Amino acid sequence: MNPKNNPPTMQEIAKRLGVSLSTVSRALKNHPRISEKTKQEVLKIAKEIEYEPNQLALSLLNKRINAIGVVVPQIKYHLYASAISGIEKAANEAGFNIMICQTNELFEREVSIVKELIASRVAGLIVSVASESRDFAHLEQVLRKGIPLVLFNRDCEQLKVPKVVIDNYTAAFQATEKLIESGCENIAFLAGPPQVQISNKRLTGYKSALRKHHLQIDYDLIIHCEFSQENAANATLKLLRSRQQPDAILAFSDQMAIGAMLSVKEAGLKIPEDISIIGFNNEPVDLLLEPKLSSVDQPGFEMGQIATQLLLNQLEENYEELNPPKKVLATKLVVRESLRF
Amino acid sequence: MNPKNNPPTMQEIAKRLGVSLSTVSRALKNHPRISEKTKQEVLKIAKEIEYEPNQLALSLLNKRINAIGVVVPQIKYHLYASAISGIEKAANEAGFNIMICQTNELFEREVSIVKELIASRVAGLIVSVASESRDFAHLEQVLRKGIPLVLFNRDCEQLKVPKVVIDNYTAAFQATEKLIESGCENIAFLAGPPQVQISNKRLTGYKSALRKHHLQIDYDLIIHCEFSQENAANATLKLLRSRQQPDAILAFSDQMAIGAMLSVKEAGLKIPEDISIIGFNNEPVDLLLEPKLSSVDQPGFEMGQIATQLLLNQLEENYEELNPPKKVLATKLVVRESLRF
DNA sequence: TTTTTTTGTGCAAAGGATTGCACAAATAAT
DNA sequence: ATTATTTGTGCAATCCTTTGCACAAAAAAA
Repeated sequence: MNPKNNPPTMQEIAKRLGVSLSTVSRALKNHPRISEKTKQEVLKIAKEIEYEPNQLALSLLNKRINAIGVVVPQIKYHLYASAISGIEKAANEAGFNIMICQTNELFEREVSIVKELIASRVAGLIVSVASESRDFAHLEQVLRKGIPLVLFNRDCEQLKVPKVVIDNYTAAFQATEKLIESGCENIAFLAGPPQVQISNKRLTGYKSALRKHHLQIDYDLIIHCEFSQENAANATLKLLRSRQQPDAILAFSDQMAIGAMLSVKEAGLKIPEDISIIGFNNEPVDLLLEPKLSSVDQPGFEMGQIATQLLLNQLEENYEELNPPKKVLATKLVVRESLRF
Repeated sequence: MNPKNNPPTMQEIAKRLGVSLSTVSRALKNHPRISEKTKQEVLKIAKEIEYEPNQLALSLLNKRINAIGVVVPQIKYHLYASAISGIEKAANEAGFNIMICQTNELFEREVSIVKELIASRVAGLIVSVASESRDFAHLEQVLRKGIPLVLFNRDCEQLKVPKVVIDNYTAAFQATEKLIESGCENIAFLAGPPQVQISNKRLTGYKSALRKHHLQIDYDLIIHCEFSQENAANATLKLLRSRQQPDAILAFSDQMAIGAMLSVKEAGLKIPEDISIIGFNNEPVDLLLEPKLSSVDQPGFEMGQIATQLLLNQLEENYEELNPPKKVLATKLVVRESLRF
């Protein structure tokens, strides 16, 4: 009716009906002490003027908004897109909205985003830290303020909070073992930057598998590089020129595996005949590559759901967890054409 | 200091210093009437107790939060991921946060998301409607309430609001013409659902190009199907069995083009020798396909930035646009191996 | 010295909704 | 008829911050 006007308030209803604010409030909440007649009248006018409760005012009362802050490196990574869907589902079911923010792997950005979210009084935070981040004062402050926090995917050992991660050690162990069983002997590992914990966990799993099968660990075959496809492609070129040419590559991510594939093909080598390749993340694109890329599937959606659950637990009245839980989710190696049998 | 406590307020500072609330407020905002001494003291305590202004209270005063609601079908679509980055950048520069929500192409979800965002009192909405949506009462309500709204990518003619779209007609026209110039004569169009306006615009462009070059429009070669890869693959199978086998396919999206590629290969046909293929969106995956997929590149990031700008304009004091602007962005056909020369 | 101006603070309302407490009217119990 | 209970509403404080107005003290001008 009144375009460009202020949104209708309960005041409005109260005035029209000649009752008090409290009565309107109670009528809308179906309070038992309010007469049926009054309730009907209030509801009628509310509908008439398209009244919607002002969440802002409610939030001020509750001292927090009805939303969970989600901080991820990049939403375009398949894993995060899935995780966000999982978070969204679980959060909505519990009546929460989510505020998604991306750090683009930048530490500065992460700090300011977290500050912003705190200032907006989100009910809690679900975070996967930027690869750049090494100082976690901003997250410690979140804890100090008593704001529920859950970390997922990327762990961060100094922070004592609930976490959901995948079993990176076992995942890499199994993938490596699979390569060994299929006859590979010189398995390269294309790792992420050396400060990234999940990369290091995988590296450990990789080494353990080699040891278990009495294979030499050749440090020329372990290469650290930034996450991009391009960096991986360059690193692979180096690998192919190394003293002992690899007959398999285990890459930290599918993006890196793809980079590796490109370089391998460019060098005139055949996948998987000359070199087998396994990636991580099981991105949809894997199915479209030639050969189809084998990959470690991570339960992103589930990870998001669980992370949310852990956060919701903290929001419970009587929560008092002394030893925050750390859920470790299992992965599944998806074998495709890039693997020789 | 006080873990699990309520966040510190200005009250706290005022009490400690024995001054009034207003003085604290003014000191923090560097009001000229406050003495330098008082300012220093206030600032000192503020830092000490880690005071952060409560955005909620501010928002209540301003009658809106410091955030823009962004509603998209799915964040995992490359176009939307880029657009979101563009929106985020522009919004942050203007001091706004963004709240991203995905509809998963569901009408119901879209309606409830929009309701939620309105109730949260976002400063404005940037929306790309779900493919399912045909009724736009929820968006009309946004307008009626005087909340700034911008539509992007997916147009919706009955809504008189600022829009940013790409020139779908010309994009399809040029792509079709390119196919014709490279010698194709039976060009199929793999369209989206018939109610989707941008699909229809592209269809019109496709037809115009055929007409311009005096080619017959063969309605057996125009197929409507849902957006998924699988549906496109099935539709393509049908196409390949049709009376007049196509020698080129223009697909509504890269996902659909990929579906088509799979079916074409499965049928034992060669791309581009037997059939040329062009998609839309220029997704990163295009480069990884064999053959590399040609595609119409859409300026997603830019689209997001412009959409945000149009929204910010509406937030200006004296905004009074009678004829809401519609920005039409140009696309660029990226020619790759899937196209014969 | 008296009047005017400047400087530094405080009071109180506003923004929208919730809720414990109080109170009157209606109903039930004695 | 009197007391006890139930039922329906309203008052006012609360959440946190901003800001126009008022007012006293200090400084400047007359």
